[in-house]
Amino acid sequence: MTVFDPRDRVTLADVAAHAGVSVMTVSRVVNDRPGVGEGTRVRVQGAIAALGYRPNIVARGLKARRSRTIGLIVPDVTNPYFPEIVRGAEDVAIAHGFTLLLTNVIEDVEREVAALEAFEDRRVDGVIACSPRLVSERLEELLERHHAAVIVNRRSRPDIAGSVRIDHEQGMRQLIRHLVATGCRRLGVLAGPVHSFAARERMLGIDRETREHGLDLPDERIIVSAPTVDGGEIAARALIRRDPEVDALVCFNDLVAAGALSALAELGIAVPDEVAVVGYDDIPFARMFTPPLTTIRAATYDLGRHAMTMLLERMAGRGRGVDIVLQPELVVRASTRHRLAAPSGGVISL
Amino acid sequence: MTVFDPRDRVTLADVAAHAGVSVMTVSRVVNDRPGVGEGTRVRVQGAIAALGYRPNIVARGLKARRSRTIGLIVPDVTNPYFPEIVRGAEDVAIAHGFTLLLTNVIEDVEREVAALEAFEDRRVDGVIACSPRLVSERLEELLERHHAAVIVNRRSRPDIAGSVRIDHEQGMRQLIRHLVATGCRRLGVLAGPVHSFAARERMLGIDRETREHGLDLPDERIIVSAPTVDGGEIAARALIRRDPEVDALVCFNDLVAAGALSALAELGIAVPDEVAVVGYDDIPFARMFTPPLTTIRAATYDLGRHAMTMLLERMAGRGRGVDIVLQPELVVRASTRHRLAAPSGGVISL
DNA sequence: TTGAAAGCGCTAACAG
DNA sequence: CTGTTAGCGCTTTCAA
Repeated sequence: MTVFDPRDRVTLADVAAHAGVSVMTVSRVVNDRPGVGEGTRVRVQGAIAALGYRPNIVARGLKARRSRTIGLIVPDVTNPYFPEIVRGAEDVAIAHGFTLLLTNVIEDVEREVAALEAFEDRRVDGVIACSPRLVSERLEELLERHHAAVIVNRRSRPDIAGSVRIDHEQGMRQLIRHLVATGCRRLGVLAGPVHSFAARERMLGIDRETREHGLDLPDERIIVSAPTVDGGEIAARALIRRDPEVDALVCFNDLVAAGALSALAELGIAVPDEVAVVGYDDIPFARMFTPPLTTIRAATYDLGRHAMTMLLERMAGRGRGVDIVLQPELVVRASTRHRLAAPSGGVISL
Repeated sequence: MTVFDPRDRVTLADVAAHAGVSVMTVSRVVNDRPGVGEGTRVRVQGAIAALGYRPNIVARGLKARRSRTIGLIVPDVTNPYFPEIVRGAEDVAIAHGFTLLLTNVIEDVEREVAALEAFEDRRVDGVIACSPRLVSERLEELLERHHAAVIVNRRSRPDIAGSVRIDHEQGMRQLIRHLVATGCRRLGVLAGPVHSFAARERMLGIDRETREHGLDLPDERIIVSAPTVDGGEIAARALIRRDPEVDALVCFNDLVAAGALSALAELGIAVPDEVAVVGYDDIPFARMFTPPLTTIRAATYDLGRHAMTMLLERMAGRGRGVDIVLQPELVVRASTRHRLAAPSGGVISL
């Protein structure tokens, strides 16, 4: 067996020589274009198979200015919320013959910029940015350089990018209503990243809903937490130290809530009897926590599907100005007390 | 403000014209190569900044035959075990100026083939395949077409790919020893994908260790499970139906164990008093389960780091024939009973 | 139906 | 130190 050197691949010219035709004819066959005689087509296909030819996407992209590649940015694959979105986006992309370039920016704004630039350099056909942390101005400047873009979980200027998002203010309001209905009055908040649009929207929901219930929510009971289990653990300890009387922890997301549950367990504080805990996202593991977590569920997989579908539309020059907003639902589990008052429309789940 | 059309990007020629030099000089400046006068260099840099020039990686790749891109395949980003590996690999890749092309093959052999071919078409500089499900022959055939390759969690022919893996047989043996030491005798096994190398190695560990303890493990007490929470739930129910007397469930991984815990909870079977449950991988959520899961921990992040480091070595033509095998450790939590006999070296954790 | 020529944006090799 | 020439593998354009 001869050694296969990947450096010298089979090219169109090789196939053409083998089949005794010109490169153009082979190109036509490869791309299923008309204008090739049936006999010739069969002969060329034989040569392609015999030599194991595969088109060089790089070369094709240089000329055709399309790479059939889409760039997808997520803040952190390690947060189970995002892989769901990836799956949704991926399924649609693959069904349309596109390849995904997935980049994980570990909640780092600099890496977000680097990723967007790397996509640009690679001439991807479009980009989807999930929960970007970049300030809008800089983000739009970078997205504008792309053929098409969609932002997930954030509003955007429709001429620059489409937007697919969840109504986080409403989600948070449902959570607060539920806490109030189950008797919580002295809420503590483990807020998310300052530059997160979702975090600001959720905070808005908390503010408005607590205000409507006449509850007091002083700044001392709001702590910024890294959006991770460790972040939640640290923030929960800090908050309990500041105010041992809180009767509920409202967490930015389920990871933060997981950290809070750990901290409370170690501090010997009973959940939900002494302190209720609520998360956000309903990651697949939220129902496995100790105790299972009350949280907000959105159709995450669909979020990814919608985003990719919208991107493909925009790449085709259609669908500008169409935004998608999904409504989330409350999922009540054991990390909050049973309802004292009458239910108000939330879904009760395992 | 004029409309920016991403279709006509700034090229080397534009910069050259702007700076009044040749494209070659600009190329030298862009690539930080010597042979450019200081004055010229400054002038060119000014032009680059003024025009917002970014090199076209596609064109560069066509000529240079290097894309500074690495393909990474994981079976399922939705399984928290894999994102940890991705993070490790990614950190090393970025530190060396490479971009990752991450593809998720959803445990589908066909998509595994498609991903490997897509990487080939895109002329990536190297590939890492995590826990591939493809049969070795076909896998090697595909990997051979790449400049360099590394397989994670599976042995491979050193001339074709490097290998970074965990000693799963030993890991499983530790788990079985622990179960036996805590009084379990009638084990049930929720085995993983038939084509998974890791699954076979783990099964080997179970076989050998139970045999050494003189335990009986008939085929009826071994069920193949999809490597997911749902798969584990279904498989656990099936196993309990077949043999209600089992006193331990040995699960392929932590997701399967999560499903088993759910099933047992719904069936009203107490864990660990009636049935002990063990997982494998120690995903970050395993300690949050109800009850917290006894499992096997490996340095997953390091696995990714080692894999990428090894790949970069192989891309440079070095390090052939070096394999890395990591030893995993036992993590005992509440899903198994307390030790009845004397401890045998495992790590006791929260 | 088929093919020849030109060029996408870049870099290697060589010349000045 | 700087520039010219050629060509990576493909597709677009136009001619046969």
